[in-house]
Amino acid sequence: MPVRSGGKLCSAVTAELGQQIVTGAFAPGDALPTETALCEQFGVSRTTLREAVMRLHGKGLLDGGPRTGMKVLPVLKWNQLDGDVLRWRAAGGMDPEFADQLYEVRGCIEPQACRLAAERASQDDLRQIRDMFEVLASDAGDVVSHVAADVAFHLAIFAATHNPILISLGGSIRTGLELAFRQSQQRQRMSRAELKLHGHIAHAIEAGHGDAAAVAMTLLLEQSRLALT
Amino acid sequence: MPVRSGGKLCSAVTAELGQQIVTGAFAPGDALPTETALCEQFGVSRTTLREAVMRLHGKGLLDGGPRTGMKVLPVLKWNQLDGDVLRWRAAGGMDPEFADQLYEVRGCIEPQACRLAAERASQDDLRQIRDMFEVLASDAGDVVSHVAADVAFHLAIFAATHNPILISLGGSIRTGLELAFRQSQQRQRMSRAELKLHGHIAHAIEAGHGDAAAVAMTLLLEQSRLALT
DNA sequence: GGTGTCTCATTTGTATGATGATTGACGAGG
DNA sequence: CCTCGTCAATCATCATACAAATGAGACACC
Repeated sequence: MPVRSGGKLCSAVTAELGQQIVTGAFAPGDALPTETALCEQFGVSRTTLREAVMRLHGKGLLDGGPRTGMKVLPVLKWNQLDGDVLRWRAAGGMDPEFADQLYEVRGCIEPQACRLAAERASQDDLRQIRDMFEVLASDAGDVVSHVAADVAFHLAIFAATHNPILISLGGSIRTGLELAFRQSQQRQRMSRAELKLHGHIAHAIEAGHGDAAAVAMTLLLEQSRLALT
Repeated sequence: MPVRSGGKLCSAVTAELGQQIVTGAFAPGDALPTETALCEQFGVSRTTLREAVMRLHGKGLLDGGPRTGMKVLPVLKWNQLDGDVLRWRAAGGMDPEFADQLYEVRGCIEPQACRLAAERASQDDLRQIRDMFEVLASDAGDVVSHVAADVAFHLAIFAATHNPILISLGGSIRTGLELAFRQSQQRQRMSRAELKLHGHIAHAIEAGHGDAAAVAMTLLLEQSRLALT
């Protein structure tokens, strides 16, 4: 009877419900409808619904006990840096406030990541960064692959820090941004200034000049954030 | 017939299995035992086990499809900054490598958070920071409450940034650290140098001197990391 | 009338069994 | 040796049942 749309009903329900929550369909502190009600709404069994709810619980979006139902936790308790949460929040148009917050966090982390990368990058790391920069510099490819190269450039810097926590963090951030870029389509082409800064960063890291790389990254983020408006 | 230990069997299984995974009981890339095997091992039903597995899936620890079983994802895919993941990894003795990584991430974020806090802290935020410092300065209370005040001090700085993503991030990091401190018991009392630095930070933020606060925070983290060895 | 307690209905937590879907493995045939 | 089809193991989902917890209202007592 249920809509057998493929082998990932649970994931679909998780995404749908999760997006509803992070986009504010339920106010923090509010209780979700009862399980049976949600089952009807999504057309799935209680088992599947509860598995979806548990995933959201694991992301810090929900909590609750027997009889009281699941309540939406305050925004500050969410795992804001969970890739899914970022994605859901970015999907459907990222509001400027959220974009600012995200850029602010990047501004905290990525310059420091440049410093660490300049100290520790292996030859492989450096090659990866250089390669991605060259893809960016060469005007080849469509917009999508251009954005992908931009993402890969920043991820390569995170990778060069050799710090798993930072790498994981970078992955989450960039995942959200990539979607935002693609969705808002406000990424025609990287400006010449941005491209230059990418080059500065790559060279500074290669030369082991962490401070210079950090400064360039800070400038790049400011530039990029302005271009998004 | 299973052990009815209360209303949170699912949470218990999640914690147990999650800790086994993050502490390396299963190598990344390995497949977990089959659901039925795990059910027997934990003495729970498939329903409960699957709910636990779904929570871990939501944290990026597992993935897999039908027939292949759930496989442990590579460490870099984990949500390293998820509060639970940090807690599980810190529990049972934090290895020095992980501690270094965590301090490195803090070193990236907290000084910048100080800068933002110095710009934006409200009177309430400042009072909170000041209060926590005074609790630290007064030698009252046992070690546990002293650690709690330390945690609260740093969290108050994050709160003063008024950036929800940073606040969430700070919460995760500090959660892991608190547990590590308490478990390892290597936190007899804050050294005079550390206490002084806390004071510097509080005053610099209050005076709006973001740079000074950031420098003091950087020093504090170095100091604190050394004291942990 | 106000207040504490008790019962009960509702909702979540957990268990069980069944069925369909998916995919790795193995063997037949080229 | 390689390709392909069949098979069986395992996951995904569903339906159902019972236990446990808790909020709400009934009820007794002060």
